[in-house]
Parts: sequence; structure tokens; C-alpha cells
Amino acid sequence: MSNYPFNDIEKKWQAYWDENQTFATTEDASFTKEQRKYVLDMFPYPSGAGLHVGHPEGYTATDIYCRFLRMNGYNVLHPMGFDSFGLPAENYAIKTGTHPRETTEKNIENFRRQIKSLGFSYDWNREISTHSVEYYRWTQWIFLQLYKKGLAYESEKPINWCPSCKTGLSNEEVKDGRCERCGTQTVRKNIRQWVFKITEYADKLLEGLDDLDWPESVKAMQRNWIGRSEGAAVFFSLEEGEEKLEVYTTRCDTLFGATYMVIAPEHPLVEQLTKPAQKAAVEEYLKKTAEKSDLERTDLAKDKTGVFSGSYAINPVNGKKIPIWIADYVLISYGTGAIMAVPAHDSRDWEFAKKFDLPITEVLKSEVDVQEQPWTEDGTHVNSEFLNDLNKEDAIAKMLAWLEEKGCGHKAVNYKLRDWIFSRQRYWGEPIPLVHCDKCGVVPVPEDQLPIALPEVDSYEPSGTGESPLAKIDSWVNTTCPVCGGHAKRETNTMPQWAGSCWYYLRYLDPLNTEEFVSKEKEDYWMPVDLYVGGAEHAVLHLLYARFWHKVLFDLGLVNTKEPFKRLVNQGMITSFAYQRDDKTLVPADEVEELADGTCVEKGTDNKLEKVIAKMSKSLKNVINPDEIIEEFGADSMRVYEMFMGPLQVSKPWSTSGMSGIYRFLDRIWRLGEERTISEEKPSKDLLKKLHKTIKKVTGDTDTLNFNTAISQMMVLVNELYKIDTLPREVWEDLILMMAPYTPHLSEELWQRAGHKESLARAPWPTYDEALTIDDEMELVMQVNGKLRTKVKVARDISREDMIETTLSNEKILPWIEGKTIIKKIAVPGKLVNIVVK
RNA sequence: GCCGGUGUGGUGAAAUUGGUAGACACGAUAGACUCAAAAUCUAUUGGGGGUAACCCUGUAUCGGUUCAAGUCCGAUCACCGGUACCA
Repeated sequence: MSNYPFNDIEKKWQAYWDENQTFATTEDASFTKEQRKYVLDMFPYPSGAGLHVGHPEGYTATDIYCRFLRMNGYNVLHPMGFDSFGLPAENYAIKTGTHPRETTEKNIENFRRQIKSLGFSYDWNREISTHSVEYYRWTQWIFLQLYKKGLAYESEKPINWCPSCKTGLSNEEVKDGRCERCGTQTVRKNIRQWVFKITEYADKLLEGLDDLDWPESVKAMQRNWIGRSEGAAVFFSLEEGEEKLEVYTTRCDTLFGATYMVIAPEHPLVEQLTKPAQKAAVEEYLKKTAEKSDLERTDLAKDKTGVFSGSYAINPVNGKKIPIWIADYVLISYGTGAIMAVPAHDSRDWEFAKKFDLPITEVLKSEVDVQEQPWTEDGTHVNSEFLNDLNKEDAIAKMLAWLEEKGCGHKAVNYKLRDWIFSRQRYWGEPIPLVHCDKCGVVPVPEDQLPIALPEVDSYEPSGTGESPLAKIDSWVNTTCPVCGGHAKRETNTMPQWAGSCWYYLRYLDPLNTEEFVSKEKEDYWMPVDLYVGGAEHAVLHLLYARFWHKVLFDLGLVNTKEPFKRLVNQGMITSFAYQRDDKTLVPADEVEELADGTCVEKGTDNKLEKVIAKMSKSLKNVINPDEIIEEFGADSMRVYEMFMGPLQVSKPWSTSGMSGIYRFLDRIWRLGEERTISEEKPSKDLLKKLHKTIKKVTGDTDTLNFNTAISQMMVLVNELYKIDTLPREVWEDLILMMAPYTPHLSEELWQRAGHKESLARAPWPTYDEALTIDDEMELVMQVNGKLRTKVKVARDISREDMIETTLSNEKILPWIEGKTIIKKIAVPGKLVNIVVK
């Protein structure tokens, strides 16, 4: 039995790289700008569960790419760190009293050990953790820059409140009306919050996407999230009073069809517009909607509710008096919180109009009776005076001009993107560096007084009133105003987890700098990030927030690039197989028996189970633990297997038998070195050609991150080596070098055994001779009417005429064309001949 | 509903500009080695038909373009991800 000693080898080389600082990176000026590459992984949150097999997937991909780049003469920056502020550690602290720092640092240690055990070529000297004071000092500093630029403001607007976490959540953190973290149904609550004006950067964030080498899907998601729309602001005068009611509409051309108006229950004019006769009904309605959670409000979407205010507005185009209603299908947070309703051509307005018996006026030529159903497609204008017979585009232009001329409207732009609620009522986060002075109001903490360190607390429990646990520490809260020296209180809100990850890629460049968040020179040397790899779950939030901060830093002249991440790749999820009964319920993996014929049954029964793909989960017992895999097969096998499973970008199911196939492959390489002596003889021409074809394919595929096909090509070469008795040095060493990014430990060991003293980490990547990748002979495919009939070996440089000639005289072809008329003869050089007959 | 993506053997998957569908691997079957097993090695392996040479068929479904379609175009279905009263 020849088990290759991966355990010894992997330990040995990890220690070697550590001792020799093999992957320490410096800003060496002799590398040109093109020869510097910044390859970044999304850093992990160090959870108590340890590394998941999904983490090493992206990390292995970037590691292979970095090792490949180094061997090709690049100066590569490849850092790793930890996104170490976060709720789980704090929730654990609430339960057990353990300081989140203690939990977090213990988890970091475990993560670091696990990551190191995979042999990644990180420059560990640059490791950062977002919870360390040295790091968050600069997070606070950046906050102050945003604050001073006027991008942060306090707001009492209703926010999503999680009664379980006792904290405010941003819209993004609420999924289906439930807290993303704990699943509790959220309610709306007014809390004083710090908010970032990310909407001010909406256009810049939108335009910046165009030049990025990112997956189209991610760009689409961000565009959709920003949700820019062009339309018009229209002012409706009221029947009584001087006040105007402003609405936003993308279809101002349908203004003649606006038969009523709706304002959101939270609209500031609600009270003023409510007539005494309607007062009781309106109050009742406001009470009901306020009690509804966001979930209920969207859940009840099908059944429109609302109440008449008693007031009327005047439609500016025709002077008609139209009623103003209050309804919660209009959202206060989008546009102006008020709409003009055009029931004939909007299905929401139509439903509402039908329910409350409001008039419906057709203004776009419809193919249906708008009294029976809404017409939401295009149509030429009717019943619209000066817009009649115009199409949508022209009518909008004409109406806009009319509105501007009359002074009752203008062109307007709106976004779905909302401002970013940036405070949390939590302990385990960066304190926001502001103080509230009785006299001076909100005052930023002077930069030389940073960091504002987290104080020790007795209890991590949120105060329940909405304030963070920090509010309970009088000695910390009470301070003096930096401006007037009088009494002041510290801001007790902390920052959300996104804060640290908004700029960590910059801190890696200069992690020990105590004077600046990053030095200009280092930023200039490395930025932007050439390749950023991580999970698709961060497609919108993290990537949008980080881009926002970066753009602000750019506008402040603090960084030189407009966009932080030039190229983005999302790795697919690693899923697992699950076993499903006929009734669609799932059976835990340890209660499943796989029979010889491939079918699966529930243990001890004859119940046939269907193999389906599912996320790894504890309850299905199909979670794979990287530690166990490394112990059984070694880190190199794990790395290669994760890359061999399929393309990096797609999700794919883990299979332990596939894993052992890769182990077998590495073992075969090891045995080549063990069982055969290296020969200095020139390899045969055939083998040499196989080698050069392999170098070509592996070089190309590694460069484009198509690792699965690169690996299969190296398998082909290894299979080839098993067919001969010798081990030609030229082929063997090139194989070792090509394998090096994939199996760094095994390759280093074999390289040393082949007689080399130095690590191969920066050994030159094998080169190929194009001439040797082309065969002298080719297989000529002969087709008749597009159907393959036979294949014949011919010289590669055969002429078109000869190709056709040999085909027409081929004995296998003759029967197919005999007695038929040849209509066409097609010859594709190097490929095939197709004879078309009738 | 809207936006984005994916559908190829028993399984994971390959397949330049349209040009031999299924590389490579798993699993399975048979054989060699072994007292036996494991490991290893060799062979076969999309489906159907035929003793065989070989033939037919096949990339979610239907249709189209083309000498030639997994690849291009149109429609449909299924699944996955995002989003959802955004006026």
C-alpha cells in the first residue's frame, strides 16, 4: 500500500514558508504597474462553527491564481483578515456573559489555524481584524470624514425594529418582514438613527458599474437596487388653501386620466387634509396601518385598503376636482409619498378604484374595456386634449414642457435606493465618534482623540428602550465637549458590521501605519484590487457600501481610484446531496444506504429515495468539515478537489467519492516520483507534444480561472507518463511546476527531491513551443449530408482539394454518394469535409 | 409579476469563431495480482438494434436559420438566485 505521506509533507512546507517568509510582500519599485497584482478574498466572519467547505473554494481559487502569477514574475499582494465585529459573538455574550472579544479572538485563532492548514500563500504580516482598536480607530476616522462632508445625518424616521435583537435594522437586513439574523418578525418603530446619504452618490454608483469587469448579474442587481427612474414632479393645488400636493410620476402623459390622488398614511399633510366628517375614520385607519408590520403590509397587498380624507385637489391639466385618499399601498419612503392615480392604466390604482368606486378614465387607446380591467400596455393618447394621437415618448415630452411652462411641474429623477441607516443599538461594534453637547449640539470627536475605544460593560443586554448597552455606562457616556469644554454625552450607537468591511482592502496595504489609514504611496502602488473573489450573497450590500465609501474617499482626494474592485468573481455555493422520500420530505444522510445499482434507500426499509441537491445543513447531516477532509486526504487533495468539481462560478454538490478520486490522482503523481528514477534523456516526440499541449492548456486555463479543465489536462499528462517506463526530467519538472499552484506542498516536496534547493514559489512557469502543440497528422472527419461517416488520418497540411479528393474516393464514403448527385463539397481545413448529395 | 442565471450519460462535468457531443473524473461491470480482502493495474461503459462490419438515435420541449446547431434565432417548460404595491 502506497499512501503518500501528505501529512508530513504539508506540515514541513507550511513551516518552511513561515520561517522563510516566502510570501511576505513588499512595495518593490522595480516591478512595473502592470507587474503588480492585488488579489483579494472576501474576509470571513469568524463564527464559532469554524471554516465551512465553502470558504476554501474561493480561497483556493485566488491562491492558485496568486501562485501562478508569482511564477510568472508578478509582485502579488494576497492578504487575509477577519470581519470580526458581529452579532453572534454579542448574542453569545448576552447568554453566557463571556466578553465578545474573548469569543471572537478564540474563533479567529481557530479560523487562522484552519486557513493555514490549507497552505494558502497569504502574507500573514498584513493580517487585520476589524474589531481591533488599531483597526477601528481608522474606521472611526473615515466616519468622521463622511460626517464632515455632510453625508451623515440624524433621523427619527420609522425604522425596522427587531423586538428580539432589540435593535434597528436597515431595509436590507429585513427578509420577508423578518430579521435577517434571528428570523423574528420586525415592527416599525421610531428611533434616533445615524443615516448616510448614500442616495447622493446614486448616480455615481450607477455610472461606475459600466466599466467594471463584474458578472452581469451582479451589475444588474446593483442597478436594480439603485432603481433610478426618470419622470416628473407634478404639483396639484388643493381645493382649499395655498398648499400644493407634490407627486412623482413616470407617466405624466397620463395626467388627463388622473381621477383621484392617494397619500401615504405617514404623509405630513394627512392631518391638514382630513375634514372633520372623516376624522374618526381616518384616525381609525392610521391606527390600523401603524400596527401592521411591514410583512402584513405587503402580505395584504392583494386587498387594497384606504380611506377618503374629505379633501380635493385640482388636476392642473383640466381643472377637475379630484378626491384625495389615504392608503397604505402608497409608500412614504418612495418619491414624495403621494401619487396621482390613473386607474385605467395602472393595475394597483385600478384595483383601488374598483374597490372604492372611483371613476376610471381611459387616456391610452386600449384593447380592453378599462372599466373591466386595466390596460397597462402602450397605446396612443385619447381623451387628452393636446396629447391626443401622440405616442408615449412624444406625449411625455409635450406634457413636461406644458407643466414647466405653467409652473406646475418639472422633470424629476427618483431612486429606489434609500439612505443607509448606519447605527446599531449594540455593544459589539465601532463606537460612533461623536458627542452631544448641551450647548454646541452634535460635535465630532477631534481626530487626535481617536480611537474611541469600547468600554468594558457589565451586561451586554440591549437597554430595551432602543439604546445600546453603552448608554448604561455613565463614566463613559459623560464627557466634555471638545468645542466649549462643557458637559456632553457620547453617542452610544455603534456602527453596523458593514463598516469594517467597507475599507479593509485599503488597510491591508499598510496595516501598521499609525499616522494614516493608508499611505498615499502604498495605495498608489497597489490599487485597485485586480481580482476580488467571494460569495454572491454580497452582490448588493457589501459591494455597494464599499463602493460608496471608496467614492467618497476618492472625492476627498484620499484614494486615487474611482472604483475599488476592478474585477469581481462570485464563486458558486458548495452544496450537498440530500435524499428525498416520495412525499418530498428529506432523510438525514446517515440514515441512507446507497445500493450497488446506484439507487438509495432509507436504512432498514425498502423506501426508495431520490438524490437531490440541497444546501448543507446540520439537520440533514450532510455538512462537510474541512478539518476532517484534510486529515483524511490532505490539504492538496482538498484544494484540487474543490477546483475539479466544476467551474468556480457555479454551485456544485460535494461528493466524497469524487474527493477520493483526486486523492488517487495525487497519489499517482507521488508514486511516479517514488517508483521511477528521473532520466536525463530527451522525451519521445509524442510525449514532448503532450507536454507542450498540456503547458499551453494549463497556462491558459489557470490564467482564466478555468481550473477544472486545467486539472483534467494534467491528469491526461500523468496518464501518459504511466504508459512509459522512464521519467524524463524535462516532463517531470514541468509537471511539478504546473501542479505547484494547485498542490503546493506536494510540488515543493517533489521539486526538492528532484534536486532543487530553493522553493519553487517563484520558479519560472513552464513555457511551451507553439510548434510542438500542433500535430503533424490530423483526423479528417468525413461527412455526407452533415452526418459523420468515417475518420481518416491525414497530414495536417493537406490541401482543400486533397481533402475532398480523399473523401470522395474513400471506400466508406462511396456507398453513401453512389448514384446521387453531389450538390456541394465543403472542406474546413484542419477539421472536416462534408459532401452534400441528393 | 419583473430582473438575472441554469437545463448535456447512472453522477460531477468537457466541448475556440457554429465543424467528430460526452474529454477528465466518480460510480458500475469484467479481468489480473492476492489464501482472501483492501490497494493497485488492465479493459468496457449515453440509449436502442445487430453474431459482426455497422446502423439508428441522442445536449429540457417545440419550431426556425445553415452544407453543418449543445452552440445562433423565436416560442414554451422546469429549476436556482435577486426583487417586489418603487407610482
